[in-house]
Amino acid sequence: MDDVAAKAGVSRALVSLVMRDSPRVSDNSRAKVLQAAQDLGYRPNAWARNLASGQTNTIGVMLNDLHNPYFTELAEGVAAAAAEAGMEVLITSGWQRESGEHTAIDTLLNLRTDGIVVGAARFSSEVFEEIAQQTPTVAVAYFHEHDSMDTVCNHEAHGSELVVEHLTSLGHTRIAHIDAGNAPGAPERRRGFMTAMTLRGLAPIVFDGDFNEHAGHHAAEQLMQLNEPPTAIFAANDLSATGVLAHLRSIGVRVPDDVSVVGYDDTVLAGLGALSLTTVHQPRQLFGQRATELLLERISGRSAAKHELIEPRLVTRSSTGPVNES
Amino acid sequence: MDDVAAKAGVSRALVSLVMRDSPRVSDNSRAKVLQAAQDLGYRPNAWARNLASGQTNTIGVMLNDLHNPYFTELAEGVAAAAAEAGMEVLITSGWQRESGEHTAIDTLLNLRTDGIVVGAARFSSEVFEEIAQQTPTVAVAYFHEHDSMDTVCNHEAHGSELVVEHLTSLGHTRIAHIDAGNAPGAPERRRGFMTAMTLRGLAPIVFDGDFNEHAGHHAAEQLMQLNEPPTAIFAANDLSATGVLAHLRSIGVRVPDDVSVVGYDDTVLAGLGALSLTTVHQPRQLFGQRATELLLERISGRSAAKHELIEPRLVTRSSTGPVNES
DNA sequence: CTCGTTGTATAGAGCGCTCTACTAATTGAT
DNA sequence: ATCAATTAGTAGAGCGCTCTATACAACGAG
Repeated sequence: MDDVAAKAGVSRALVSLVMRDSPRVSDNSRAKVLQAAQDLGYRPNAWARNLASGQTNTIGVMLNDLHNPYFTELAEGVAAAAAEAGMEVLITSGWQRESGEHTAIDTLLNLRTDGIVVGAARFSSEVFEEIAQQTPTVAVAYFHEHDSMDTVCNHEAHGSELVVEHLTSLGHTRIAHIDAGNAPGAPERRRGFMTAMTLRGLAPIVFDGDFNEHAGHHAAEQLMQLNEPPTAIFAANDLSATGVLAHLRSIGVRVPDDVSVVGYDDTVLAGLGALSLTTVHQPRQLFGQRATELLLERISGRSAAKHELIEPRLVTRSSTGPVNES
Repeated sequence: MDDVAAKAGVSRALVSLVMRDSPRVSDNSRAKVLQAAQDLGYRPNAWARNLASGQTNTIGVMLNDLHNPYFTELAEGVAAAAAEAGMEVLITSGWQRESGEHTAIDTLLNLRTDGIVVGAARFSSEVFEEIAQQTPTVAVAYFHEHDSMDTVCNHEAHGSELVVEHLTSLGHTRIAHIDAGNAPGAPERRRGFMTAMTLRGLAPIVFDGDFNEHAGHHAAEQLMQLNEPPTAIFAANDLSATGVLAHLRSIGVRVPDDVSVVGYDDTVLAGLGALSLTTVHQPRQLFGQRATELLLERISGRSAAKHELIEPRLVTRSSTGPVNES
């Protein structure tokens, strides 16, 4: 910076002003400084800048798992909202291990980013509390309602409600849900299903499962061996639904003619022509955007916690159809 | 830090030593300092630390597109290798737009990370050159051979060779390739296919396509209308192959009984039971690891460029079978 | 009893920037 | 001509840390 100042024949402070696009610089000097910076290949050192200014203009994003499209779309929403607010985004990932998540959060905390968006970490309530005390924090897809941080969640139960609504309107009454135990979001989906069924006077059939293809395959196998197999199967997520589809196909059951299948998440899988799965769409980018907006509010002073529930939407494709009791 | 020093009754410098795990501190003082830091909730400020020490102990990763599993697995490899070397990892993404990539790289450059791993950016050769001049750089899946930076690439052509080898060993001779124009990697895959076919005295059938489902669908439609349709279709990637599968299914052509289908990349799609696609597997995590190793070598002084080509592997699933000329 | 030696701890400069407070020059209203 | 107001630029302290040089015990060796 000194070099640039010297070359342009001005003070260091002026260079600083130019680099920050201050309006209190004459066009003349601005041009000189920019030219000198260009010639010297100067670029401001972010560490020094942030240290001196006391703010980083950066928001940190910690993601549980970069492989999961859920999180990357979330990050995309954050990036979009942050860009709009003129802030930078730095991402760290826990790579699915809790120790990794701690490292990732520590990195961000040491960096003193203006705030942190946490995508569904495995942290205990206490750890979250601790983080939220050190910096503005918004958790996405994490259900406990701390008052030290904001949260943005999908209204999981409502998604299940939409599915039951859709299937019953097609005439289905024997509907089975393949759940995913206590995995994040699964209990809410299951409860939503049971409530919606009960409300309609229907018996909720629930089968143990998981968020993967194998679980769907296995559960479908068992379900189809019942005396009265269900006419519709609602899997806890798309991957599981894919397993269901694979099994049904292998035993010659037609979809949706004989059995309707529904997933959850609307991942890229669901949209594939070869699967064309009816599923529950979560506006994942919107999650990121809202999270960032909440974070910015926090950063500029709000102290009362906000907890948002975002409504999912049903996407109807060709894996569901009218019931066929033949 | 001053507060911690005061509370522990020692100098600021000693606190610094403790925070850096220096061996030249007595157990007694170390305990005192650690206790004081704990009580005060002190955590070192990374910006100040890096500014003062002149090194960041961090490597930056710039990814073209976080949604693409290719890149996230790459990042995972980087993270693993970096963790082993005791370095932190910071990720930025260009979100598929070139302007975004520039911002992302600038963020990293301003951060003065010790080095940068770039995952297949759309940058021109000159831009790459410019980046490499400012900091140690390794490009992954980028084919130009600069001598100012290292590269790690998949041996794309060899993957195609493996596919042709596999198909011809099953008796196929009319093999079509659906390519992806000039998209990154596509020309190499196409050339590899053509070479391998020609070498066996077979006519390479190449069809225009792209790296998406629709392209595969469309190309398959055209291919099957030929007087002598191919008995095997090799798509430029898994997504495209999925489109092929969807079309074949829709017109009642059985896979692999009537036509064999092969993809490229071995994404999660290929492994799904409902698709079970034979495909070319790229060791993406290995790319990240090698890239990081090369980067660390660069950081510690190597100046001659290294360019590595990594061998892919064929994964045989149930979308390919013996030719059936009926 | 002095001297190097080793193990601990400290002072204080400096990393590259921003920010506050100030000066100098220009303008325009009285 | 005078004075406040505005504009353009500068000096220098300070952000929170690391690092070099140095101090000071305590110790065994000469």
